Amino acid sequence: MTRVLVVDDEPQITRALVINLKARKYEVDAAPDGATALQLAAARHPDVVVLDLGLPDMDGVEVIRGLRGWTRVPILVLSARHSSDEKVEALDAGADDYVTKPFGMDELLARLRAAVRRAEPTGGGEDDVIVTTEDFTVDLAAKKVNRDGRDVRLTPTEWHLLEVLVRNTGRLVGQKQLLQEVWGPSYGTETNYLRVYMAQLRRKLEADPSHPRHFVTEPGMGYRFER
Amino acid sequence: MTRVLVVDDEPQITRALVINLKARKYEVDAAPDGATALQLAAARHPDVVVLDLGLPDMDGVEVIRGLRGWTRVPILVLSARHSSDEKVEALDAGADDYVTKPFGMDELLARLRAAVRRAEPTGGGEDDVIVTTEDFTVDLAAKKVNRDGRDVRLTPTEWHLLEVLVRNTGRLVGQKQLLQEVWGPSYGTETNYLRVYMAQLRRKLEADPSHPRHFVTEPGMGYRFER
DNA sequence: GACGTCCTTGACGCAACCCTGACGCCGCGA
DNA sequence: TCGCGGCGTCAGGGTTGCGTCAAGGACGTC
Repeated sequence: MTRVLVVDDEPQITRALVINLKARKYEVDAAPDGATALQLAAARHPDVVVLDLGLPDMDGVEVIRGLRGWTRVPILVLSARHSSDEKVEALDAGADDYVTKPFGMDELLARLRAAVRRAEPTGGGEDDVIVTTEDFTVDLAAKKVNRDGRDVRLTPTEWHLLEVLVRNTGRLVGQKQLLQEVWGPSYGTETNYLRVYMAQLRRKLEADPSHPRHFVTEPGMGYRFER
Repeated sequence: MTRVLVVDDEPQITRALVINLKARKYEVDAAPDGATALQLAAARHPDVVVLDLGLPDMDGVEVIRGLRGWTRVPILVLSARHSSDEKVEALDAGADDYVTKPFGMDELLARLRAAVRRAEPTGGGEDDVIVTTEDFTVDLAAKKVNRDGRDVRLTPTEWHLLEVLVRNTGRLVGQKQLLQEVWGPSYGTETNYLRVYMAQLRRKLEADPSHPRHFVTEPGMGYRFER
């Protein structure tokens, strides 16, 4: 869930923003002044900040600098001042976007989405999703399978089949579904393909291929991957 | 030097932008229509795109989608249309900012700086810039490859290919992705390019080019760089 | 205008992969 | 006990994909 920090001293604007954001499943914190904003930002680590420049206790640009001192969280500035200098100052201080009041709620939300989208992949470390079993590990992002410290080579079809099963860990995947996801929508009855490739996977990954622990057959129905 | 791609069909606006940008030490390419824009973006890999939505040959939003298919380069939209829907559509298609004409040059430049700054790599300590293997080292920032104490000469395409692979060290990079990132979005099936250039890289960098250790082929899927 | 560099393109041999059919095993019901 | 359907295994053959080489063309430099 995306967390938004709204900083504005005008209650009606804050309220309008909070209502609209919450309706769209954002988690919202609100601060009426700069000091509270900086404090809340530190405590709650929002994913995006909507900041009105006209605050009672300090200059909005100072809030931007205060945030930029330790975080790259996207900052969307809201301001009644149309002057070009104001915009330039705020943007160069580290703001990501500048919207002048009165603003359209749709546009603001779109700009907010853009800011969040931009920050997502770069923001945190890009951790690969790795599925681990007692016998081997599967790295879905890197397309790597490791067993006893050695990388296991899989053919495209083998990998594709493994991927579908792992993405449904613990769930039964029907034969028809497997065939269609791996071989294409026009397949659905060629269960011999499944038998052959399932055997390959087991031979490459199971400790005892003839008594599979992880690639379980559900007779007449399909297969299931268990960790 | 920051490279900017300006896309606009009105010569006077293009000229004004080009003059202002060049005066501020930006490297500037200009395209009068969408097709040229996509082509130039692929060929020159700009650091930021300034895009007018009103183009003669195709819808500006389509240009955004075309770019977003293979790159995350910041896109700053320029438009005469003030409608909220237009803005929302462009932003949701992947634009980073939306400025309505007439615009102030100062503001536009400030927004451009903000977009570029945002895209910069995280943090100041860039220790990932030099990748070392047993056989050679790659300096991504300096665009240099060193082997046995000597710099290796790489052609632009060779370097580009190497760069994509190194930035995904350990991860499998699909052949389509490689083609699109190196040759441009309209490529995707010309796998013979990959074969030729991968052979060049191996000949220049691998200790035993016929038994590559670092540039691994995953048949039917793509290639992987291993340290 | 000659030269060199780089990108593109085609051809060829070879290895790897995918498909296919045959066979045996097992569990279940007649 | 026999028949049957579903599953696992194996091996062969057609096809695809990869590595390699070499030639042609575009481009810039001297």
